[in-house]
Amino acid sequence: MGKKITKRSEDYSIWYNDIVKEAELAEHSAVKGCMVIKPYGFALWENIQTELNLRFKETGHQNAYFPLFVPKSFLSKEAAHVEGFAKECAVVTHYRLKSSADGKEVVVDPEAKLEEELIVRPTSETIIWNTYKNWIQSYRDLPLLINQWANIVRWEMRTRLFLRTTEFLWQEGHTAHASKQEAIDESKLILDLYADFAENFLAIPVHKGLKSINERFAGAIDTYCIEALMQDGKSLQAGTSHFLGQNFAKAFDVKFQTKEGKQELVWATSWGVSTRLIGGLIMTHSDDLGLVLPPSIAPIKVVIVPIYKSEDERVVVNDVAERIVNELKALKISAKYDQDDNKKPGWKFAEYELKGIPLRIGIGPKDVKNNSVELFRRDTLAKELVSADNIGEYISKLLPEIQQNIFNKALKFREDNTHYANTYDELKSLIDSNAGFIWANWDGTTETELKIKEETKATIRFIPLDEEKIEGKCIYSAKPAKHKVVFAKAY
RNA sequence: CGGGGUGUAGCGCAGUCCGGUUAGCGCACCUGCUUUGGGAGCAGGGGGUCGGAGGUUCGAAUCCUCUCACCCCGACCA
Repeated sequence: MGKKITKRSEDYSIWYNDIVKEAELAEHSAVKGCMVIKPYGFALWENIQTELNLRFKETGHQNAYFPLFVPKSFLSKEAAHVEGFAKECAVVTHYRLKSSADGKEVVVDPEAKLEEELIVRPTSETIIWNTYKNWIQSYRDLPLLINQWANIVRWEMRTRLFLRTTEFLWQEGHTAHASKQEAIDESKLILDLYADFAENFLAIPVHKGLKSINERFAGAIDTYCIEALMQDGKSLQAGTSHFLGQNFAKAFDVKFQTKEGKQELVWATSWGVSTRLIGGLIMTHSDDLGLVLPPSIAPIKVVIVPIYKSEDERVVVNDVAERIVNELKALKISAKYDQDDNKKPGWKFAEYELKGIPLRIGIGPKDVKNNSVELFRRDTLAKELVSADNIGEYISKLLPEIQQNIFNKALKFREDNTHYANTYDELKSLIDSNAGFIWANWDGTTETELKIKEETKATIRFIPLDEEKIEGKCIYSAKPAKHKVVFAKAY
């Protein structure tokens, strides 16, 4: 009975869709390629926002908001940038509708054509740098450290809930600096921030790295990324941070006066994470029973399910449950006490497992008699009877332990699914068997990268940052290797 | 854009090949009673332009033509 989740081993894609749907995170909307994020899914995004805002503000950034629409001419000011996005832009051409001749529907009013088309932002560099030109005059205005939370539209051919949708939510940071080094430092600071956030808040182990020229952001000098391994052996780019050099400063003529009175172009960065993180969260931790959430991000960390037969029993159980709820509330642990009498305990157990709630407390008459409660851990599926005394304290110690266990599990999975290829044949067979991250020597050329992509469908996910001198030959070209990099199929 | 699939109640489906009572089943929903330690039971009840348009026919969910939408797999993609 009830909801069923397709097993991962049966069909990983359908498993993912089942989780998103059955845990009520999101659903397909009436608009092709766009999703409705449901309250439980949006709660995850809100928690991501809260945590990132804290971290952004600690590092001196401020939030602001820029327009949804970008004049077409802005987008074309940076050549590489426009080329990268042109194929997936939604364009606004008119500003008015009118009734059709027969009065039965509305049609676009041909009289209301815009003089200049507006692009629905695929990213905001251009509109923001056009604005920064007015904000920056002197070195005293720098650094300028701005973030915005916004929706983005990229007209993708094929979409998947959270992982790639036509419209999605993200944050995009855009900073301006007086020196090259300062901008590079900023892009790396954010990279570290993202990695720490992914690992310690989302419990997703990530590699920090540099993207190859082929994979980097359109308009960037360097693109850094955090890259995570999903349970099906595919890699997910979970966040990016770009050193933009002076490309956008040149395109939008953003200069500042130095202490010495000279005019110089500013140096830029941009960086972002999106609702895609929720997809990564699902695919990193969840199992065949449903969603598994690390306590940090779980909107509800503890759910309390009362068990009773008679009204007398209900009252006795309720007393204990209320006491525990208050205890948890006092400790700022978000808890839900499910008093719904229309659902049986068994139903609730299954439902909250599906929704990934880290801890469940069951309280029945037997427990009241023994001054105990039944504590169920979603991550290990283990049940234990614990004393009802100081349960809040017990739980506040247990939650970080669960968080750590979930992270360790994901880390172990990544280690078990990381391999080294010494030959191209090895690489091919590892990729074919969805083996995960595969380290291999690469000669550093785009040509080689593209050949390998064409032949194996795997791409270079990142070049490690703290790389030592590489010896040996490229597994493809046999030329001297420039880097040891990670290959994988990617989302 | 290619290949595959699906549109019938809020959700999941049967019925379609071979046209024919009042379009059915499960879940969910409403009412009542009994239940409640792993997705409760019984009884009663409400809910449908069968994706849309045209056609064939005495009669269409079912046959024909056109069309729309969505999903999956590719191609594509920060």
